[in-house]
Amino acid sequence: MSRNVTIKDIAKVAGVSISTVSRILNNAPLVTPEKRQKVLEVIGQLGYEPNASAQGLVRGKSMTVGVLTQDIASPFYNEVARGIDVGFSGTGYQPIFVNGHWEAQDEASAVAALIRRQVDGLIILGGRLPEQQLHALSERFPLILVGRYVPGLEHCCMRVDDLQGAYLATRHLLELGHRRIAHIAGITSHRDAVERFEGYRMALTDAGIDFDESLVYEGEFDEPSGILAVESWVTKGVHFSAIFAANDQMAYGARLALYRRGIRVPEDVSLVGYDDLPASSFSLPPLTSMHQPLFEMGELAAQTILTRLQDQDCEIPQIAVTLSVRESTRYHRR
Amino acid sequence: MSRNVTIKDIAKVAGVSISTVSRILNNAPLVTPEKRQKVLEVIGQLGYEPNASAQGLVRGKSMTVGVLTQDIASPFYNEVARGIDVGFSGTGYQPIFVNGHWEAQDEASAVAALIRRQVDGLIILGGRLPEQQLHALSERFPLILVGRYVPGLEHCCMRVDDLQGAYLATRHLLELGHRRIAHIAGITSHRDAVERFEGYRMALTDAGIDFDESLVYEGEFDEPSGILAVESWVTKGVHFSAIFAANDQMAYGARLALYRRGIRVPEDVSLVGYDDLPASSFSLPPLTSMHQPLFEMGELAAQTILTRLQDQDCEIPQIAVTLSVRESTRYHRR
DNA sequence: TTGTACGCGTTATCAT
DNA sequence: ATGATAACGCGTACAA
Repeated sequence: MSRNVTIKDIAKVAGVSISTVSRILNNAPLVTPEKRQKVLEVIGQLGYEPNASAQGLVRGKSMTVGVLTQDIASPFYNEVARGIDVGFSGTGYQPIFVNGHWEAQDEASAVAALIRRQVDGLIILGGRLPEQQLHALSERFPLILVGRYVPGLEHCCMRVDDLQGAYLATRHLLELGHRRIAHIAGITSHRDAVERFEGYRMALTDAGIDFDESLVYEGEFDEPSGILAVESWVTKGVHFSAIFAANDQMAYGARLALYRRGIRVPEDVSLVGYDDLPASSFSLPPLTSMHQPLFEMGELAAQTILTRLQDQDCEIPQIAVTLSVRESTRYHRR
Repeated sequence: MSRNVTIKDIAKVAGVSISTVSRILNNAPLVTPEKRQKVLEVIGQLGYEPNASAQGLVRGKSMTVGVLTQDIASPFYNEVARGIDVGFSGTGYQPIFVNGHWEAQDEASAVAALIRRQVDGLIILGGRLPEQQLHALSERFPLILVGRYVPGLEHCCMRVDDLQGAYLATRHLLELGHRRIAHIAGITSHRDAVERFEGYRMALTDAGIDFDESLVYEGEFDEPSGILAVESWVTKGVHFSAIFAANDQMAYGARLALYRRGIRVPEDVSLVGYDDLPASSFSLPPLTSMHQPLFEMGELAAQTILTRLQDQDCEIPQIAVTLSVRESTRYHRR
């Protein structure tokens, strides 16, 4: 409605030139204390806020970093987003979040929107953008890829060892004496889902257990998938004493389906999730889950891109995962 | 790293003037098909994206709407955010999310950042910004206040009747025969927490039940609060057959504490939450909860501000709440 | 110490 | 039908 206050307005009211005002705003030296005083006064009265578009234009920097997330409402991505938010706070840079919805199409147009907004850097969480496009992007500005591995872009990738994580989760169950361990896999077009499945298989193999295909259900990373998995096994009469779900949300679903069938956790069946969402500490029973430091990863992504934005080099460390052992797993009694 | 492609570049390569290119980009009439063809070709090759800052500068519109949320990782705000996201998709407008952390200080600086970015409108989710500032903001640009009621800004407020919601939730328990209904309240400086408490009280009063202060615990809208509430009652020997929590997260905490104490839900104690988060359908047992159409509210907020951005008037309807009855509540047997 | 003038990339208003 | 050119708000080199 009402036009924004500009430097010009301030200059006019304070009776000085616009460059003087500009100098004061960027606290450059060489200004009479009186004028500075006067101008600052006027600024306070008029409620001036610099126009970021204009600043971006002339400076060639937008002080903005794009964040491409897949699902703005997923608890998984939100923890990372929170870390990113904290990582940028007080730095002058502002993250802009856009959604890819796990569709290369949407992701591409979201990235285009960010480029139009002149982002100085880009953080991409997961997604399906073709590697070729990622290469192209990495040549425009600093780029961080969280949870993705792209050959040739190693210095941009923040990797979590999903294979190792799944291996450890499965071994935890094996060490508790479980032999028939079912697995609810994620969407097979997601790299992390495949790696987690591989880790599960590998742990079984190393323990000298034959892989049984009937113990694997392919889910979609959401709660209903967990329900369907358990229902499918129970219906088919498949026996198991433990379940390893490729993420917590599917574990929640499985937990509910087991409850409905009168199967107790952990007395009858042990349950392990993956991601260790905040809610898992409070689920019933508290869920044993593979912990990824999502918040820290977000923070680290922000810090890394921040230092690269100042043309400094810095490595991205491999992210370590640790199992949060809670009450959903226990010894298997034969 | 590499400078962005500009209209100038395209004009040079295509051998035309910048105004011609601009015309083609804004598909204005009066251009030779051949030139149009040629320019479009060059644009495709060079991968041009218009500079939104420059466009914003000259047009006086940034095609951007600010969204002030309180906690980027709260499942509550995220559902609304998702609605907002969907509401804006394909409109040319882009939402920019910033965080207030429930601190008037942070909120103010977040809003300042949005103003610097020249947002054309503002959606505020909850928060503690003084009413005076909200009034000032509403004079700058279209403003939508979700979950807040400010005198004089009625046309900006999207209200949910928390009092009514709490009343209905409590009455549900009363109708099931419960008389000793405990309440886990929210942070008392939040209006919705107070209203929910009032609704609870009012329902009791209408049912001819005396208010018992020992049945109320003041929590902080998070899971640990729910645990502490139950622990405090059990420790003090307070008896109750039902709990009404002012939000789902506190209900989850209460559920866990009851479980640890060997108190079954719903056999021994009925449990009602508020917000009906997506996860509540899959909790153990599925939680009876007061449903607020969070996603729809976000979508509506986006649509409303969108129409106001085009100087059209439009009313914001009162949002209705409905109880999602699930398995955490049942008849009280005396 | 201060003010003038130019340029950032784009749109819009003029001439041509 | 097309091409100069003046804005938009800001930072800054340069002149005063």
